[in-house]
Amino acid sequence: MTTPIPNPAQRPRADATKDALIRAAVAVFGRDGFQAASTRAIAQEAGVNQALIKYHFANKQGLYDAAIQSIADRMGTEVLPIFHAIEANRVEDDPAASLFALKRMLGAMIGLLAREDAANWAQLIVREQQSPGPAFLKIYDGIMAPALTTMARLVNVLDPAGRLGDPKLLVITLVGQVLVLRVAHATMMRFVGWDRIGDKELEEIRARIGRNLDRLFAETEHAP
Amino acid sequence: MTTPIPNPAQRPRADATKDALIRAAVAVFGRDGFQAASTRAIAQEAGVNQALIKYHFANKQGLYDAAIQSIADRMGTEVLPIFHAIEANRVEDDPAASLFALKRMLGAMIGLLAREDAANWAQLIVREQQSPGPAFLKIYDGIMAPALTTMARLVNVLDPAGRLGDPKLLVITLVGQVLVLRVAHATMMRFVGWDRIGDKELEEIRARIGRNLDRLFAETEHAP
DNA sequence: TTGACTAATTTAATCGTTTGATTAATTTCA
DNA sequence: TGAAATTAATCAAACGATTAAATTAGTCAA
Repeated sequence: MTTPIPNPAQRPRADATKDALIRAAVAVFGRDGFQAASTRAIAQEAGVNQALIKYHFANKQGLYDAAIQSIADRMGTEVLPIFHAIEANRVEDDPAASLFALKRMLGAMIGLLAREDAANWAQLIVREQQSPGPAFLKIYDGIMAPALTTMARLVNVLDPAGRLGDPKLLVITLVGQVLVLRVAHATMMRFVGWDRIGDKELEEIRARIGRNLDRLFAETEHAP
Repeated sequence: MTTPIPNPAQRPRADATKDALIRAAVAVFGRDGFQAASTRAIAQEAGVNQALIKYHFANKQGLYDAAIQSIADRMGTEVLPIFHAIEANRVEDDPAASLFALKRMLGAMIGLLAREDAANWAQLIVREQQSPGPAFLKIYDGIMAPALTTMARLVNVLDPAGRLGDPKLLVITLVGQVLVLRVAHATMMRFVGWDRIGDKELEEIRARIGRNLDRLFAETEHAP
């Protein structure tokens, strides 16, 4: 009824429509938010008829869920390889390797969040964070929690005695240093005097976070 | 016409209405966002007639601007005293005092952002940040820029040689560590296993940020 | 290769509801 | 009494959702 039985015969045509709708949905939902984004605007941006939203995704919420899912998938394919590379290397007893892995993970997050071409879907994630719905849980369980847990384990290697306090809360503050680039984007750009984030600015941000990590995990030689 | 000439005679009645509308506007705008918040819902929450929004604030946008302004005023009265206390003390050549002042400023921000009773208006600010309108400039120029500039000056005292790099970008990452409490609230609460932010959690967050600052500005190269 | 047949997909038009805005009448109070 | 403030009722516009008709494309008998 509402969900037609898939037929391999005419799949390509339908898939192209669904792709166009999801791509437009990410852009418009990210720019305007769920409520402010109209199904008519999304359909126009996708270049398809408005009624196709109901046909392919049941309703507006269904299209939104599909857009979130597509972002989660993309984040997974971009971030998970980094996880696996880290897990492959045995960093359990190598602080230097752990620090390097931590920098790599945060550097990847910077690349994902700071780039201007990612503004739309990054903002969609940020919005979803603020009023977490069912879609949020999917991203949290699939991406956020694994990433945070991995980072907490790396922190544990760097600070096995726990002198720095709860690793989890520490990881949150690390993520915050990256998240601020998107969340307080307008404030940051004004304050540091940038008008866009290019490769140069991207590298400056990575260096900034890297230095913060170096200081945070430096061995303070309280020589008597 | 649209803006009635103020008449001292019946001021109190009108002021009570305006206050109720602004209070409700902060709550509903913060909870639902500008578009999703309906003027009927705001009027009902305020316990007044919907048409009074036009009468007192011209239109929905006017009420939104007034709500932003009220938040800016409140932030000013809570934050500016701390600025003045810092400016009163001469910290230009006292790293210890600068570090203490920095902790105090970030601690005040934590108190403003992390408390659950501030969720509504804090979220309103976060939303405004993501799609900065004219109202954003008011808050940026009035609160954000002065705060960030003061913090950058404190950082300069702690790192006069500039070994840590651009103070402004460093300040942004410091603010990010606080902002994350509100922006990634749902993620943080789940990850650290909290269900609410009470006094205990608030103190834990302050301690976390304090330790981060200690490490960041610790003297590593100094011999005894 | 045709050309009717069928299901999947797309389209234009319209439904009822909600929205912000507005009006005219009413109430309040010095 | 009169200006200010409030109220109930209504407006046009935009919204998500829905319908029925039109179009597309693969299937298969001839």
